[in-house]
Amino acid sequence: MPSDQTRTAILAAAERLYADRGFGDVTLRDIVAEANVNLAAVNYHFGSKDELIAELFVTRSLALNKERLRELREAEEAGNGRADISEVLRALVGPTLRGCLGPENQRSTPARFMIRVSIESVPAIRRIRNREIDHLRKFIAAMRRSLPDRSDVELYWGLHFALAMAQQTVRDSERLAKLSEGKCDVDDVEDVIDRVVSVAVMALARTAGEPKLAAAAGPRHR
Amino acid sequence: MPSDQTRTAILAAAERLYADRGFGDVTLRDIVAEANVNLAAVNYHFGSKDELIAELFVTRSLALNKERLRELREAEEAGNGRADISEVLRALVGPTLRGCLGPENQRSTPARFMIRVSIESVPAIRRIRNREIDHLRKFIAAMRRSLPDRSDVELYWGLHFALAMAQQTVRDSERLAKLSEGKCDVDDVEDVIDRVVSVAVMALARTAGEPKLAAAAGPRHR
DNA sequence: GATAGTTTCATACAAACGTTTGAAATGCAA
DNA sequence: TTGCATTTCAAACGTTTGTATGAAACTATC
Repeated sequence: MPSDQTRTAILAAAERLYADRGFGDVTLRDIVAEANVNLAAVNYHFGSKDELIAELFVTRSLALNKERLRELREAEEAGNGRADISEVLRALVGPTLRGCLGPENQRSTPARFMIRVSIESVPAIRRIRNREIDHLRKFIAAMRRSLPDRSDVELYWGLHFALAMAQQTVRDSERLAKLSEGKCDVDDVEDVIDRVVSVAVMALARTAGEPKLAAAAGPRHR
Repeated sequence: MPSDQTRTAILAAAERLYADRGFGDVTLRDIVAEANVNLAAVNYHFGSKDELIAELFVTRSLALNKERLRELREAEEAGNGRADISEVLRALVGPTLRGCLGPENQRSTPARFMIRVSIESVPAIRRIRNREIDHLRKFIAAMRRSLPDRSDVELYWGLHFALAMAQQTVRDSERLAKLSEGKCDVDDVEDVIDRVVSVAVMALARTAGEPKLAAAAGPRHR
């Protein structure tokens, strides 16, 4: 029976340091110092530094995906198998935003870690990211149930834009706050979620047969 | 009169390598080998590796911003000082998307470099990014001229979401293509621009006095 | 064509990094 | 206690990194 004590100490210390200082600035020596373990412990327990990062990311991703699916299932059960599209999208972007936004001093370590992930994107993590697609397909399926007359292409774009707005808000919340001189309150998480969801819903609400997008009525350059 | 020959050779080689392999994998030695110059040349001409990266990024950013403002001015002049909101947003996201999307084998080196910038985000670049705010304010001003009855908060969010969709499409075009199994054609740049602009316009088109967003009509969790 | 300033070059430096090693320590079963 | 497997530890290894040095080569001016 492995003791796991050192393992978990390393994981906790690494997550804390990565969350605080980013991936580029944290060395193995920083981590083992923070965890009060020997330098060789990381390679002994995880194999390599990259595998340690990967384990951290996978753990947090699984938790995020699980929460998303939980909220999706809850919404669909309440609607007897078909949730309103806004509920589907809310289940998609809500957990991310709730986890990563909000008053800075109240953010948990996992939340700050995931913010780092979305900002810095190291190779070890980027490789894993591709597995996310299967997870997103479940939301495409739910969106299809919610909007059966929308074409798949529109659903894909809608999901893509919803994620884009959520992700970029996490990543650039500071710039938005600075640009708006504080007038955009990114700490009001539920308001942000409402905004993202409502815009995404509008993106999906275009009538299917419409020739082109409203904005395309203007002249197109080139 | 400095010859500048070595300088430009380094810049070109560095941009090519960064575009191809990313910031993390390219060393000074790779760059000088590609440029056929001596190792010390980078520090002699640029001071440090970070300053080389910064110069590359600043050059490309200025070109992008210039093109954005050119398109904005063109649109406003055509409308006697007030451009349609879709034209303003098109000037904002068009240059980015036109520069970074399109068939992969047709992408220029600067385009691929800017894609790397948006994906990897090294500290040397992140520090410079903050100066972008002044540039964005010019677009806020144009949006205000176009939609004088919208509150500033709404304009900020609209600009933020427009940039978010454009940026994330550049960054994650591969995932969208894979998720949609090619059904979303990210190589049709003008179509992508139309989509981003039209969604952003809808986000801004909500009547000002409306109590809350449509999506918020549903139950709010927590 | 000597001189001063600029640019190139080979080489070295010093630091930092992730990883490895082999012995010591510890835990556990017989 | 003996024996075996797991875990810890200090130390070192071998690269790789960006940068610095100082002499050589080049360029242009007088």
